[in-house]
Amino acid sequence: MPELPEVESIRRSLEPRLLGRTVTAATLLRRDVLVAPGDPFGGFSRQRSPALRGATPARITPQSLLKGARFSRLVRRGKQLALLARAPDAAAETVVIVQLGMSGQLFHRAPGQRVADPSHIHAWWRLDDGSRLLFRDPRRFGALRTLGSPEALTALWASLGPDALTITPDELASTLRAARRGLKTALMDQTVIAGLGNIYVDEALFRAHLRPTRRASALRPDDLARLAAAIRSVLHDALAAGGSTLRDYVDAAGDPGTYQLAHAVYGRSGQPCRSCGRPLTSRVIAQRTTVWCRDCQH
DNA sequence: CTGGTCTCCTGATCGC
DNA sequence: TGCGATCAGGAGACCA
Repeated sequence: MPELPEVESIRRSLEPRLLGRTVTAATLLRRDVLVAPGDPFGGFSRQRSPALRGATPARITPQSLLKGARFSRLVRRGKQLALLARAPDAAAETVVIVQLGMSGQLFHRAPGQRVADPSHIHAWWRLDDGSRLLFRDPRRFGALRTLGSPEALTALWASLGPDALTITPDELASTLRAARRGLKTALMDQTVIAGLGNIYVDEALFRAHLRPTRRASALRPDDLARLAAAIRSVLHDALAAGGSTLRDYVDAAGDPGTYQLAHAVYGRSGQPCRSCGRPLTSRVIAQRTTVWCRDCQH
């Protein structure tokens, strides 16, 4: 479901509700949503790895799920959101990383406030003001991961590319230089640039006037400059609109975004290009439906 | 390395 | 109204 603007909207709406609050109880309703340290995110490996199937995937302790700890920071890299909290006697903060996958939601409810649809809630936390933080994920492509320290988080995130919200032409140049594959494929790869998904790659490529099939390594400096600027501006616009709500995205307060109304290409195959009026083309690239304008993008 | 294909899972929508 | 096919905002594994 969520790409960078949606995850950042969740982070921002969650921050004032969580910071300074202490977790009084943590409940894990499905332990297979918890990824073991060192294992990758992704439903496939979680289901298929013999070591994980049917077994407890990690040492689940109250500490690892933040019980007794006070929220200190919420940080994001790409589409991953990390909740950091410190227990009274602990030297280091404990970390819970939330990966929302396609259908994941992370939201907060005031004391007594009902959850509209309580199905598929896999984990939840009670806070010291009586409010609740809930992780809901119908398709279960999302996951939670616990880490013992901020250093472990830094180490894990070292494998991600630069964050898309602040990407610079130089960063893009160095990360795409060796990529002989197509632009769409490269930009979807979180180790190349972190935060883009199917919607915002297509939107950014349209804004940069670049075809998704262009070789990533063949971009010239002016292409890279345009692309970096397009990525940042699309993400900022989306963030200002609270993200894109296609089906079930809501922020921590339960509010949907409106950026889907401004999409130039995503979901608009066959419809007129907002720039030249000719019908938009679509084709499956990198296993995802990709939409672009043959006339405006080169 | 690269792309293509398959997989995990649930639910909405569409054509018959 | 029911039913099967298809599609969906993600991402890892495997194969040629």
